[in-house]
Amino acid sequence: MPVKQPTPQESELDDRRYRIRHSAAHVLADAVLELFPHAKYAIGPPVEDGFYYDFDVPTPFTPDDLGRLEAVMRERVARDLPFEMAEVSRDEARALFADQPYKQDIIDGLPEGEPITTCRHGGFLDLCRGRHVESTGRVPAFKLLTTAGAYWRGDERNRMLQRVYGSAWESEAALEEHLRQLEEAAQRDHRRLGRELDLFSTSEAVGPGLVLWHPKGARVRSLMEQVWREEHDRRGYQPVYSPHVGKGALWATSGHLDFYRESMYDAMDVEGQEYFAKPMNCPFHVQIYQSAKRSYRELPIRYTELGAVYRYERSGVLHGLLRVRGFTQDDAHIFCTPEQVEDEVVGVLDFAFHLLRVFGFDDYDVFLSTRPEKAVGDPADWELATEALRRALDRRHVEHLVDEGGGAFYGPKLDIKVRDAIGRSWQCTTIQFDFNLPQRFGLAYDGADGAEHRPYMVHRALFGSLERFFGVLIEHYAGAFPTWLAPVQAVLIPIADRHVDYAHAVRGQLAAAGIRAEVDARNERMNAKIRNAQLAKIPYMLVAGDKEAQANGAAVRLRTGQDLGLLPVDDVTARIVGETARRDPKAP
RNA sequence: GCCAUCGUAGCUCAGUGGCAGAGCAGCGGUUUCGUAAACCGCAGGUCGACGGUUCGAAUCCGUCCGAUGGCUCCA
Repeated sequence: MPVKQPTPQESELDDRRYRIRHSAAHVLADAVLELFPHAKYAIGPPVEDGFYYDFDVPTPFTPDDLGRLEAVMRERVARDLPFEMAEVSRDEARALFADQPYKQDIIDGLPEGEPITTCRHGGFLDLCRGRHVESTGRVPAFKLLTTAGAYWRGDERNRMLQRVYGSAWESEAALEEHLRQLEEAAQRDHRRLGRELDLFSTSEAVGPGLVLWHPKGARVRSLMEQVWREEHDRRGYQPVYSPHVGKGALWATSGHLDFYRESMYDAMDVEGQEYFAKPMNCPFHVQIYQSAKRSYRELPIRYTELGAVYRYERSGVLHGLLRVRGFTQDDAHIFCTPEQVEDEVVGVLDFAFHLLRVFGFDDYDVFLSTRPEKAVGDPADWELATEALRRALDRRHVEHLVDEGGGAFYGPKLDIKVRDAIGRSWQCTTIQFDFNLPQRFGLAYDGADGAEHRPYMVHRALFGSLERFFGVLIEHYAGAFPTWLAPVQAVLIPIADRHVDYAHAVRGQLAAAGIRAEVDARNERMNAKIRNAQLAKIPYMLVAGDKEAQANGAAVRLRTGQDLGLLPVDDVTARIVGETARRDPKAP
């Protein structure tokens, strides 16, 4: 079973970083207590790339406080104080942290019979299960980054604490590298590129989390949709369309009003009937399934739709294209027999990997999520479905991680997270079994035995949502889309006014071959036009002057800076058409 | 929603109680140029909105809207 494991080297470094970050958190709490003696300290674990610590303080930390805290931390590190663990009894622990309510809360939660340990360095004592470096001097490189509010134990009914985030590494070089990566990530932030490249926007007048696709972004989207449609046609899916709203009774039957109401917008009144904007497409697809009596001979039925859904998201969680209130799912629902389930899942997996590869993603993390505590459906069905997912992964030799109990209440699922060009992970594809809807709607098909059977229903999205996938795609390519996806594939750059007519003629030739090309006829020098095209990340710059007009060609400069020299227009056309036709994810 | 920070021209930003500014973008003109920014000029503002304090508010206070980083959740 190819379940992912870290390599020994990875885990050794991970362990060292864990210790450094955990230790850094202790030093931070020490510093906070030094500067804010009345602070109550709560919890401070290591996290990816760093650490945090939560405090209950009368007034939130200011950005200035970070500098002062960091100074105290550096002083502690310079003193190289040893970390000393000690085991204490429950009563001793209570006494040691008598004036620390959060520590008392943690002690209450510790299981009886397990040893309680503390860790001391200098004058600072913390309740702690351990794993530190030997002494404060062994925290080689750290930096405090931000402060943020965080609820005690992550529950918003609890008091909000003040969290300080920091980053800590085994060397200054590693810290520098991490900070450089943050800078790199900021450079390719899709919100920034969306504005700079004129791809999309949101408008205060429209409302937060509602995306406006500008012509250039919409061009990319329509290419995404085109590939998506072609592939679905090829793989036996049937496109369907469904409305954006449906009656309350439908959402009552589906269970959305019971389980999903907080994510749905309030009802609108239509002639005394309640209608709701759809947060999912499933009930509509189920209705199409139910519009006729189904036979086992028809199965599997695969309905697919680019369905716009609306979900209420709390204002604080909205984020560019990655978390919005209205989005388009590349949805599909597969209705099939139990015998067909495994092949269907394999088919979806193959499809997902193919599609992701077309868009330049070659690196994935796959997660299998199994039955949670609270679940609907027959446990035997869960077992069969989970096994089908597992066997599908095995058949395709896909390494994966298992999230025990991480499935939805209505079925087990399989998620694919893609890794982008700078190693960040994004959830896109999801394949989910649904035992809830077939039951609620009483779905059935007639089997070979003449009896009615309940079909299996698989819900899946490959991109996830077009908005999110576009956001990830922008960041993956840093806005420099490959030729086939570039909103503008080539720009004609006439050197002087007398070359403008020729440039238009060439543009016409390119357009005739289906190439998206523009002419930069502004009264600017060639240098300015090249700079402009470069910043717009246009793959091909075709300079047209006297020589080029003479030869019916263009001097070709690539976005990469490479100069291909004077080429006949036919050659340039063939090259761009070729890259486009084979959807080369790396060209130019 | 909660905590923090922020909101000045299309964009990036200066202005901290006394006449709203710069660069880029835009528009007009000059220039006709060989691989990352020619030159001159013009125009562009409810300083996020509303209310308050003040002789006077972009600036101080309050409420709201929006953005950013977190908390929780997720396509």
